[in-house]
Amino acid sequence: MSAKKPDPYASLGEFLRRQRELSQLSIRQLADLCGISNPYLSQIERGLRMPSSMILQSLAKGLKISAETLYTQAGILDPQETEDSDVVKAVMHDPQLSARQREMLIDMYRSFRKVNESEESA
Amino acid sequence: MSAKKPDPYASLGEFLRRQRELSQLSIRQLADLCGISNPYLSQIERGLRMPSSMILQSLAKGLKISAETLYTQAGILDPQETEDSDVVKAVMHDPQLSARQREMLIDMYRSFRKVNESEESA
DNA sequence: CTGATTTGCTTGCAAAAGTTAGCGCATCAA
DNA sequence: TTGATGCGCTAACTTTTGCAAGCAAATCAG
Repeated sequence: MSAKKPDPYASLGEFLRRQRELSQLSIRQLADLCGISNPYLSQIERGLRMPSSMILQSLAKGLKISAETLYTQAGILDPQETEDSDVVKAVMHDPQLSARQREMLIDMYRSFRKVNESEESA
Repeated sequence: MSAKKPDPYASLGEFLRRQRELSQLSIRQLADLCGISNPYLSQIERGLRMPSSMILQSLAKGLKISAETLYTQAGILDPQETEDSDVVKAVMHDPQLSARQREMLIDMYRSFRKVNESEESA
């Protein structure tokens, strides 16, 4: 059945609720702080709704958490993206390259790494 | 009055369109690639709709760009939080590459940038 | 010219996000 | 007890997202 956690709704909600309780805030307090309605926050925490990017952003601000962490928790941002090398990250972040060009650079980089690896053991 | 661009809709749309054209993809091609409808992508690019986190994520995958960059462009994520790292610098600092490999990657990167530059003005 | 294909866009609709009003329960004061 | 206040949740509603169908213009084949 569920090997991992394929449901971003639930895991994000649980995470948010834990964070809120850790901050000693009631649902209404946090909702006011974020400029959203309290029933809606309740629904988010229970996994009944998936908040938009804007709402997530204000929740991050309200809870003083990095937005990236929230996105990762929501299963929206790739966690392994942080495990990539600096080169891959830099290429991925460069908005001036086309998709194909990024792909080529990354492929090239990875093949270099691979070659070096096998040469090391030789 | 408008010092910067307070409208995430527009700036994200423009950015997406530039990226797509740089990738030589039609609206329908990219839409298919991302598993979203083509009219919807059209509306996003023209700033008429704000895509959800999930859609943004698949767009990032389709354009092979980091989701963080997209969020930053959308004015959703803090720019300094994702500060574009220099590809060249990252390559230069990678200890796992040979000098020759670094050279090749950097040359490749620079030629890509050059090509894109002349294509923009065309 | 005719038909087929690809381009981006408009229109209407279903579904989901997000809000306001209000319920039931608990706590504390008077 | 009575009333006021805070808690989280439900119900009903409005707004926005996202899609299927389809249109007009451009390109190319026959």
